[in-house]
Amino acid sequence: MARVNTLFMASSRKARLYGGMDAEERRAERRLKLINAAIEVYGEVGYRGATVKAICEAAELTERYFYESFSNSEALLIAAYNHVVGHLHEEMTAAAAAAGGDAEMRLRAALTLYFTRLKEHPKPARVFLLEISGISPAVDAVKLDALRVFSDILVPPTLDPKHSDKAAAATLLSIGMVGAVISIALRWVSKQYPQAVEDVVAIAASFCRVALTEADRRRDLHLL
Amino acid sequence: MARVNTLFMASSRKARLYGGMDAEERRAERRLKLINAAIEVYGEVGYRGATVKAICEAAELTERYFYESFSNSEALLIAAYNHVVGHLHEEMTAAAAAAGGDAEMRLRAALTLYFTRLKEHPKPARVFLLEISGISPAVDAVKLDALRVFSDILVPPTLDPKHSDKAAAATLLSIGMVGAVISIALRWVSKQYPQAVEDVVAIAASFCRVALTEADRRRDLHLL
DNA sequence: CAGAATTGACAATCTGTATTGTCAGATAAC
DNA sequence: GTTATCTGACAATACAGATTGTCAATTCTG
Repeated sequence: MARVNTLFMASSRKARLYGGMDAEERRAERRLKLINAAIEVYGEVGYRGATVKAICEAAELTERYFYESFSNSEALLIAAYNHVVGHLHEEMTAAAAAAGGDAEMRLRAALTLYFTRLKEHPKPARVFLLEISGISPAVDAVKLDALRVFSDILVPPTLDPKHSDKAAAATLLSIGMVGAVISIALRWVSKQYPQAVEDVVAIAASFCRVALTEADRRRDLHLL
Repeated sequence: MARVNTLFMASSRKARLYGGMDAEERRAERRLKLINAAIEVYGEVGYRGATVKAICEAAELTERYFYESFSNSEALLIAAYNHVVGHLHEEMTAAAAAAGGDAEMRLRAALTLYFTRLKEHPKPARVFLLEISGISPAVDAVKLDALRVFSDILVPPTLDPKHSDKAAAATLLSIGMVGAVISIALRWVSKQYPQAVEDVVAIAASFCRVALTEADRRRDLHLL
């Protein structure tokens, strides 16, 4: 009934303002506060150690608002992950684009941005690298998709889906590459950044280069 | 008190036999049944979906025996993991040794064994690859150690701990390599083995080769 | 200011599983 | 056959955290 009323008001005129914001804006702000609080709390105690209560306290909101924006803890984790990953991928794409047309340069630019951000923001890094694994099939799917995007930024896919054999091999190469980069990142972050960004980038890049050159080699073999 | 009694009996004479086995043997057998049941159940519903009850049923034992052998679920997961990994590592080492002195041959032999076993035994594979991630710091530590062993089999460490800089870089290379191999394995397993073992091995090997050659290159640079 | 919408604090409930405890029946030793 | 030991089924307890519900205080509208 309150809901019907709200709908009616929304259709007729702006909802009542609170703190200068209408209902939608307030809701969006609370949602964002929860996401940021979640990143914070996950960074401290991990996803598994994070209770709804603790996140709400960190967000300075009560549980009621949690369920207003998310149907359960997992939904918030996914939102937080997408939040973190969205930014990162945008920036990496931009960095790669700014580096010009040379594949090697683009690769270095994207990796440099990646490792730089990981170092600047350890808590989101933790969400991105660690907390997202092994929660549930739904979460895994979200992660897999993000990794695909990540991979496509580092090594743009070479118009594949003709020979599904070749395509599948190329996919495994991408996956190996991303696996290598993520593992390196994980170690680097968890050991508190022992090497300089450029050194880690160099090591990570060598794995990416494999994916690039192997894919090329395999395609060339096919063309001959 | 029962414990004291057992100890005393063990020191004086063999404990009473049941089904032809003494107390120790029975305990060991139950422990093994629990481990095998756990691998089975983890393979079906995952570690997180596996209840103590379900595992005990699969093992045809009651909960009481669970706590006889393991202090909690996590302890069983670790035992199951070590059980799986122990075999695998032994076999890989043997395969590498049997392949002779050539690094490339040893590498291929070890990888071939690895992927062959993953294909033969999907459920242990799942424990090894998937279930072990993100449970707790204790479990992570066990996993990290296993990965180090895994890495050492694929690319034997080249007497490192002199220049800690070089050593750290070599470690990152190893980690990237293992990350790549595991990611590839994960994908391959979860897609139900679309490629032949030899094809996957070839792809995985290309990442291992990076680790080998990069490490060499870096060491040579240092020697000049 | 009056009245309605909105918010914050917190209590109450619900749920699921680990862990411990009880006890009757089965098994082996003598 | 008798007794001590061991086993299997299952009940009792413990517990933690998610989810829902209540209500008074606050903030806005007119």
